[in-house]
Parts: sequence; structure tokens; C-alpha cells
Amino acid sequence: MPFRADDAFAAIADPHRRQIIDLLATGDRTAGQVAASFAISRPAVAKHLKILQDQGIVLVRRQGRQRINRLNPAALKPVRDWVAQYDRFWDERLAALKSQVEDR
Amino acid sequence: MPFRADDAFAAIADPHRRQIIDLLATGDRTAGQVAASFAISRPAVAKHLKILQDQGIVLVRRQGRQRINRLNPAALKPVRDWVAQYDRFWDERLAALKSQVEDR
DNA sequence: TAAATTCGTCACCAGATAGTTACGTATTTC
DNA sequence: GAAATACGTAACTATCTGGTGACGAATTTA
Repeated sequence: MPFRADDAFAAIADPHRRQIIDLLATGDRTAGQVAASFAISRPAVAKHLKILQDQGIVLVRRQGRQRINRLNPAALKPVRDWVAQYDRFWDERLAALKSQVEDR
Repeated sequence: MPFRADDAFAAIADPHRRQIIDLLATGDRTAGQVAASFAISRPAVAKHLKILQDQGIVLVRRQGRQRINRLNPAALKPVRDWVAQYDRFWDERLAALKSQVEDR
């Protein structure tokens, strides 16, 4: 029973998708503009975008015949929260300070 | 050309592997002990452990005929660092405080 | 030494994934 | 209206993935 790639963790497992996220962090882009930045084809990029959209990591708004993709980093929070459990193992002081802030 | 699961991001993409990490966070375990906590078979667990070991997320020490697995959370740092880029999008104040600490 | 325990790994299978090319639809431009 | 543009998606392929059962090596126990 293979696992389904239906969560944020699987969404960021692919290097191309992380690159797409990093690119969208610098500004909104259409699928075509994103594809122009990579060696893979536009349909391949469109598929990656769809996976990111399904997870809410990328939001789309229509503008004429264009579909503009915008990054929604808040959707990465599950990943961030899970990883943050282990922060204290590599920086005790930072973790302590962070939990102080978060508890306020 | 599918991507190769050869980095920490791919290692934590599988839910079982995250569960194994969470389990090892509570204490060292042998592969058999880990397998006893899951519905999947011991070979399946051994494979997951090997992937985690290859990424340095799990370290093994031999003790007689046992191989004891220990969590090494520091190996998750690449994931943590990448995700942390986007912290400011959901908590500006926390990010500011964190960068102050980290810059010191 | 023989039997039992602990574990890694091989061979194999079903299903998922990432990629391609080809095509269809909606919108803008001429 | 016709042509061009921007995009999604279906169909297909090669490869990777997670799973199982079977086997063998190493170590402990009887």
C-alpha cells in the first residue's frame, strides 16, 4: 500500500516544486513564466503547480487568459511545526526563546 | 525523469517515516521494536530505516545481535532551514526576534 | 553443537510519480 | 470572424516507491 502524495510534506519532496516555491516567493508568475525558468516542459510545470494548489501552497487568480500563481507560505505551517519539534536538538537557546514568544 | 528520493525532504515525505522519527524521539529502538509499533512488516520498516540512515536522520550502533537505532534530529536542519525562510509570512514578530537571536 | 533469536537483504509485485507529446478551450489581437 | 496566445488536461511511457514473503548471516541460549 504505497502512500498517497496528498499532504504538504509530499508536496515539497520534489526538488522542482521547491524551486517553484522559491521562484514564486520572489513574485507572482503565470504557469508559462514559471516554465520558462526550468528545463522541464510547461505541462510538467502545470502538474507541479496543480499539486501545490491542491495543498493550498499556491493560490491562483484568473486575469483574462492568464492564470497568475501566488505563493501562500502559510500552507507550509504543518511542515514547519513538525520540524520545529526538533529545533531544540540543534539550538536549545533559540527554542527556549521561541516557545516564550509563542506562549505569550 | 522522476526525482530520486535522496535528500532529507524526500525522507520525511512518507508518513510512516515521520512516525518512525517521532517514535525514535521518545527513545532508541531496534528495528524489531519499531516494527512492533506499526501495521507494516519488519522488512518494510527496515527499508524505511535504511532511507533514514542514508540521510543521517537515524544512526545505528551494534550491540550483540541487535542494531539499535537512534534519532539524529540535526540531520533535519536542511528542511528546517528551508521552511524557516517562510516563517515571517505567518508570524512577523517571531521571525524578527529569531533573526535577532541568530545574528548574535 | 543445535536451536532459537535478531536482523539485513534479495526477488518480486502493484500502484504512484514525473515526464513527454498531442489536443481542446478560453481570451486577446488583427 | 480568423489567427495567435495562454493555459489545462488527457493519453501514454519509463521509472521509482512501498509493500510482501523467503532466505541467509550473525549472535545468543540450551
